[in-house]
Amino acid sequence: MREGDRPSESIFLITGFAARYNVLRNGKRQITALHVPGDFVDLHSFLVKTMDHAVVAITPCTVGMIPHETLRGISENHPHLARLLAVNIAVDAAIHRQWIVAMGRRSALEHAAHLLCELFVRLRAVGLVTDDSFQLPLTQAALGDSLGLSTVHVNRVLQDLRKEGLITWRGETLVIEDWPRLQQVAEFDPTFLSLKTEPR
Amino acid sequence: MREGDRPSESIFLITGFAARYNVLRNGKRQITALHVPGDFVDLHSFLVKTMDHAVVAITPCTVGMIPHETLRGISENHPHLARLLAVNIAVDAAIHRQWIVAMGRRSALEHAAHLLCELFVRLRAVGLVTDDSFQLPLTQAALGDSLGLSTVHVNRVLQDLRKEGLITWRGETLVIEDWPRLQQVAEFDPTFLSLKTEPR
DNA sequence: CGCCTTGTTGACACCAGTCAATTCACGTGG
DNA sequence: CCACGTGAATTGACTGGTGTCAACAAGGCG
Repeated sequence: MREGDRPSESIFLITGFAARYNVLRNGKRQITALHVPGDFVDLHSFLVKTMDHAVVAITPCTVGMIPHETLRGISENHPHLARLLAVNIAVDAAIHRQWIVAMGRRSALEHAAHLLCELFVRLRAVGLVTDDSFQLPLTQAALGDSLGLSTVHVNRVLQDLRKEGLITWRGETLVIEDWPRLQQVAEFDPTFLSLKTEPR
Repeated sequence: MREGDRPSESIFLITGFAARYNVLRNGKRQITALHVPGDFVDLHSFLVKTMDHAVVAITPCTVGMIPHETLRGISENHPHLARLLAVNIAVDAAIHRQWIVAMGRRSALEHAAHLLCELFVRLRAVGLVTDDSFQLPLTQAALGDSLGLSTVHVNRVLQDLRKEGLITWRGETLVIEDWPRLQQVAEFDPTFLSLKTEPR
């Protein structure tokens, strides 16, 4: 999906990883959101017609397509479901805010650690974590585009995280070697993900 | 309002400026959103119970407080209004994403220019711009906390913008001296604000 | 008048970017 | 089974943008 598109259906990610991003004149790319199985990728396109960013599948994905018409029907006739859709958008926004905080005020190392914490918790919530490890099918370049760092620096930062015994990352599987300390380095507080189930 | 609060009403900003922010252990502050008259400041607190950030009034503000109960009633009985509330959250998220892009991939100068463009357009939409100028009651420190820059560097960047003849900023009134060129420097595209009125 | 916040300036340090080369991991084809 | 090609990861040298520190100027307000 490209910037400027006006899709007539929203995408629900069932398996695989996807990202939303913008590209600037100078060719630099910034990923604004990473999506994992269970995420609505562009639910907002139902409310805000024209896409202000592109979407790309990072791995082969299986997705569900939900026509906006259907969403409209749901939101008009099932307030409880409509509410859940809105919660989804609100959590998206909360994640965006944490990214802003990380980009603005954390060091590259802390920022990277924070993103890994976030992915760990989100993937755990959908059952994709086993023994503190999960599949992370991102290149270092893509990670850089998410963190706002150059590929080279991502590499240096990852080496530091490894040297500190916080993570291992071979092939596509990332292992959190020391979850408490990684959280501490990242100053990570999962509240913003609102995964604590409470009545909605 | 503080991080961790669980408010029972949402705030609608009628006059004045407000900001949402997080503070890190080391004392650094990052503003994640700036709000102008006409904005819902924490509409999401109706959906996501515990605040993951603080809110502060930047100037004296007059606000409307809307109990979550009322919002619940609205969202259950008036799907059209519920939709508008959701759009509000979605636009917030879109703004967050543009901040991410600016923080990650724009130079300090471009980033500052982009924020000024955003505020200009948002304030114009609510009738607070006259003759390409508007009240900007932010200190350079607050601007730095929004941009993720140090106060000193904000100062340097503002001087560059002035030297280039793009803006004037005396006291609290900011004048856009060359709107086309400011937009070009910032690579600003207002699409993300979805101010084009279209059926919702 | 004098405090206190805000804005401004200069010197210097350092984190992260850039450029360019090299190594590594794989999948493909001979 | 191995040579090769390709994208990804890694490394080193160097650059440069932004942060930090510290001092000073400029106002606003009691």
